[in-house]
Amino acid sequence: MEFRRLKYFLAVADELHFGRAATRLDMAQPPLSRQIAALEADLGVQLFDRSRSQIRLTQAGLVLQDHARQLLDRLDVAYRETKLVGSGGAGRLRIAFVGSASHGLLPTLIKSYRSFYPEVELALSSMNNAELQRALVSREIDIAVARPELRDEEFRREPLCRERLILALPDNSRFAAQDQVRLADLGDQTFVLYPRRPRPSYADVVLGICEREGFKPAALELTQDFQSAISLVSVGVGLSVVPESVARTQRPGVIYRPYIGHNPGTALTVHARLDNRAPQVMNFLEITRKFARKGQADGRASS
Amino acid sequence: MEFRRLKYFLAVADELHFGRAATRLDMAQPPLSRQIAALEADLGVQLFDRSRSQIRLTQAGLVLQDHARQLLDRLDVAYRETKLVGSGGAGRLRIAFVGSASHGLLPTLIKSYRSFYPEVELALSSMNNAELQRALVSREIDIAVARPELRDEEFRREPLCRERLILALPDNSRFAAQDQVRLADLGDQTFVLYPRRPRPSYADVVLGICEREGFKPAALELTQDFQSAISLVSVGVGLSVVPESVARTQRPGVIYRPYIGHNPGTALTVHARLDNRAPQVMNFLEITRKFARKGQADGRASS
DNA sequence: TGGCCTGATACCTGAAAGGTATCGCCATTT
DNA sequence: AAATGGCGATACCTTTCAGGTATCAGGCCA
Repeated sequence: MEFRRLKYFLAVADELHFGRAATRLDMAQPPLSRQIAALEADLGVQLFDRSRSQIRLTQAGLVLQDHARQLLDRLDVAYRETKLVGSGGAGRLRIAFVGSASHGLLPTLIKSYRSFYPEVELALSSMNNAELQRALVSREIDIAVARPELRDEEFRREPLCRERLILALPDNSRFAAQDQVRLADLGDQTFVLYPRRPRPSYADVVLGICEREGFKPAALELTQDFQSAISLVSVGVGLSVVPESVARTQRPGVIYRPYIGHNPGTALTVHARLDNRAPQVMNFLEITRKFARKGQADGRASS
Repeated sequence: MEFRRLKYFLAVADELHFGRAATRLDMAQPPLSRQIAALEADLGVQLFDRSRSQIRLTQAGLVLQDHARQLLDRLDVAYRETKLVGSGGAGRLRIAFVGSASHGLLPTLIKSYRSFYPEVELALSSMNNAELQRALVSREIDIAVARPELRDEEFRREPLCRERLILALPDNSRFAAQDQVRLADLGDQTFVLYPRRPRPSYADVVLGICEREGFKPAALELTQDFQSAISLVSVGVGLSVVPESVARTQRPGVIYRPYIGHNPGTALTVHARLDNRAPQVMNFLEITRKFARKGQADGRASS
């Protein structure tokens, strides 16, 4: 049984006339008659009552007509849904990102993607860089937004934004009164850094900056992620060095200050597996590229 | 899109291996690969992720897999239901019969048909011969059980049973005490006969018998059908001449007596349109034939 | 009875599906 | 790093089957 036959059958059942049905199907009458005969032979069932000049559907024909209509409708639905998902207009996209990305451009990027593809279900989660890498490799996620970028030959990378580093201080810090703080003056402070594992990590980037400024922090507190680090800062455990965008979201007990000293900045990068050509992923990367260009332009304009 | 492709697709989706899927489908691998490729081209959608040695379904593939399974299942249902109805195992059969048939062999015949074909919905109705003829011609019914048989070249006929005529008397009749009644003695009685229209009808058959016995009923009461006639007998309006089988069902106010005199008997005949080859009809006629043979044999045995 | 309408049949052509052989890529092995 | 094996894709041929044209056959009407 093939869909074509069902279509032919429905045409004849509608017209109750082989000639007209053939015209409607844009074909000649003989092959249509043959297809219907084949369908009847296939089922071993009389579908049309040809005893008089006017053709009529038999009971079996009426039953098949019902089913055929439904089948063709459902085929159409299957077609359209598959195409929609296959073109990225629907489906699912699993995005994970570092905690420090939840304040800057990323939320806007995600909102933009959602406005373009509202039917795509987003599964968002937050991880540190090491977890991002593992999850992307094992295909638990489709997109990893990492800081700094993940070193893996299997990944496709799209830079999202680059930003300067600033200090996050407890509001009772003795540096809170200064508009700018010299990094070199912070040798006696406790630095709250992250992630603890695996090393080397972003923590080591900050320690490298300190070293370049000629000191080594008096004390170190290592947390697993950015969120915990800021929490510790807010309760006065120590200070931290964080991406500038974090300052956009104020938090009780924490104040942000630019610093004087080496500032290599930090970049947020969007990753996907090279072999993941899913349209949802490609579309997300496409929008990421647009955002990166726009962000860069904005950055230039404001600098 | 054709069902074959969906079947192929499901095999590959199940096996996630073209070679094994081809084996399962009892075909070579290259044409299978080509069919899947054609399906993907047709949809304009990637269904399998072939980037690694292990094949995987894409999101679109998963969506199509769901739909394809349902479509094939529903096709199977459509197939089976159509075949069932087409073979007479289900569907609908519209039977109409003369009122006087509701007491004899017909109910048993119908019960027997129902036991063989319990899924066939029966639409039963009662009509007089003239209505039966009209309804059968206009295809409002499939089967007409008439008495006597309908004269129409377009009908197929199966004799169901032949029976003697007996008298139906009010229980207060002066003939009620007799075991047998001479028909010729009934000249002064009111005869309740049916149907009133169209004439000549069964009423005229009875009048013919009277004439042959040398009398003409003193009074005549014509009703439209057998049921009304018996009702009039039960309230003492007059007597009637009815098929023997009617006596099997007793009714208050009515007693039945064989009569002495000309008794041409009466036959119940099952009719269907010659051009109605519906399996439900053919099966009913088949069972009717069996019943007629059996009824005839029974009749011989008991005579 | 002849003409017409309509579906069925005969026969041919072309498109498409299936088969065999083989290629090319990747992954594993030594 | 080259060899090997597994697997899907491609090339090319064969076969099958759907579609087209011409024509037949039966029912209906004049």
